Amino acid sequence: MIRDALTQALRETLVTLGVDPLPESIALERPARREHGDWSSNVALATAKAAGRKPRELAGEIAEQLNDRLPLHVQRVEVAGPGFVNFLLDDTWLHGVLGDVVEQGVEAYARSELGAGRRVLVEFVSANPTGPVHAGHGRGAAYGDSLARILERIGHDVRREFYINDRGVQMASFAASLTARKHGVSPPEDGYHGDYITEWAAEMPDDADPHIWGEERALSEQRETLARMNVRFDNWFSEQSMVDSGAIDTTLADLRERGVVYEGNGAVWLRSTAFGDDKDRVLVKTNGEPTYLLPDIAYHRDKFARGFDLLIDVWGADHHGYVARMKAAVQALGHDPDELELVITQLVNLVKGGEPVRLSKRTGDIIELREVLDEVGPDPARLTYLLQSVDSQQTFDMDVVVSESMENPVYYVQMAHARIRSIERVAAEREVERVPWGDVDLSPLSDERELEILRQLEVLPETLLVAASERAPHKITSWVRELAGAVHRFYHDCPILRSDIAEDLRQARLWLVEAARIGLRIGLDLLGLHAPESM
RNA sequence: GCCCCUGUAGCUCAGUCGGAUAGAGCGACCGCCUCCUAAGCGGUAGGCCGCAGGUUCGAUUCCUGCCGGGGGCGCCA
Repeated sequence: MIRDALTQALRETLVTLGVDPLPESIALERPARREHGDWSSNVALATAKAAGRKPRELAGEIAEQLNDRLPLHVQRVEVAGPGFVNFLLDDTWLHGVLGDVVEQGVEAYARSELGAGRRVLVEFVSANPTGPVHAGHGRGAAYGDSLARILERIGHDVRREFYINDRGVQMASFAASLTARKHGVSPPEDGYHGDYITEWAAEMPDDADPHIWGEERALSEQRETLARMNVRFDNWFSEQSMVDSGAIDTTLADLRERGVVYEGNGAVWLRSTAFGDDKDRVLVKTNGEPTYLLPDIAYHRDKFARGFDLLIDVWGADHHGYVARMKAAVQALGHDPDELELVITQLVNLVKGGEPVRLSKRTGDIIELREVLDEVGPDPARLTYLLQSVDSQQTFDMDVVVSESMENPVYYVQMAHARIRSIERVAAEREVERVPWGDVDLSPLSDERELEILRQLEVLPETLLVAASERAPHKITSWVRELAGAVHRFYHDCPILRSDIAEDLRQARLWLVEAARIGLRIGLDLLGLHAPESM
């Protein structure tokens, strides 16, 4: 890696110059402006003070040393600004990047084993089985699934899980609402009033148990809708199953044994304040029923028992108030709080017809995810969800995504892939002879459009690491959009199959196209989007 | 009252471990199809990075306070 080579060269130079103390790490970054070189380091700025030197002077000495013995691929080293050391590289280093991409391919490029097989469970969506998933769930779905793909690519052993809250008051209310509609009457005041209840009630056989049938109906609906968006789960975990198996009782007994539980006011409490929570929490109510918290604890206890090293829960913003108690619960179970990560996705404000649409299931005033998929298509919906950080609220304007496709980046990105496939298709149709990879001469690649693609490809491995460690799939979105932009610009300015193009340039460009295809494909895969052959 | 997220171009948003003259798309305006897909490409205009302090060689980035927006603080789930 060029980066390591440059860092090493800088370190050796500092030693040679007798800089003391040496910095713990040497920063190397890609400057924002091209005239600042391909790589830049601020070592001189960072170390000058402690070493009792002037930054600009020190930088000058570093550059002089390096210019005397240039590292591989380095054309020259310059000093700029307050004391930056800038490296200008030969295009040959980017030709090396093309080689990495082509040789490693879609499967291997930017894949790593840094995760060391760490077992990670990502739990997301986990909508109540009392209705369809709505547009707000779509964000968590796209996020959780893409995060899982990203973590897998850096070598984690990832499982995706959906937790089914299939017992308790919500389910009872849901069943009662179905029954009411079945008999042609309105559901209870606090029941479910969506149109789908009426539709489902009509489908429900007379002898069906509304609880069991309703849950199945809701789950199959949810499963199908999520699958359309290319989101699938390895496991659907039932809350009721823990009641049946006695896991909830076992968990309570376990907590008692650990001495983190006490009785008070006729209820059973978790001493969560001992683990950083604001107040202690009730586990079993006065009426003998468990609160939602106890099954949740049992569920997480089960996750750990299954051998996962890290649990990532993706929750909506309306659940953020439970973060502290869940973290406390994990510690109460004897685990390190860092073994559970909670990602809170901020709200999605759906806009339709210029009006905000509320997402409350009970009022029936919702937009179902399937409606969104019907209107804008699964890929545009999914990319829209992945466009920005989940830390920010999102405005999802359906009209914009539907009517003005120019505003929809998914076409831009997928079109780049389709264009590349088109080049390859036409090349095949015209029976253009291809020089095998081992024999191709990449030196004709020197156009800024060509190099731009390679620079973007070069950045993927580290972009992937950042996206993974920050749990930020939207960084992959940004990366893919930039690569797509580079591809469009290249496509526009750099003809390949035209008769006036020199043969060696054509051959080199065809391999560049292959590298771009690989990069786009990897990016689209990480986002869970299709890579169309044509559009 | 307390906790979490957030405030960057007209709009929607990026901005890496703190770096140099803050970016993209859309919208606006002006150009480009004899061509491998014009769902594209090029250009112009557009900024008190919410405000005020602090930390330091350097702050959109880190810290504190204030202001605005959103969400949450149950023996509801």
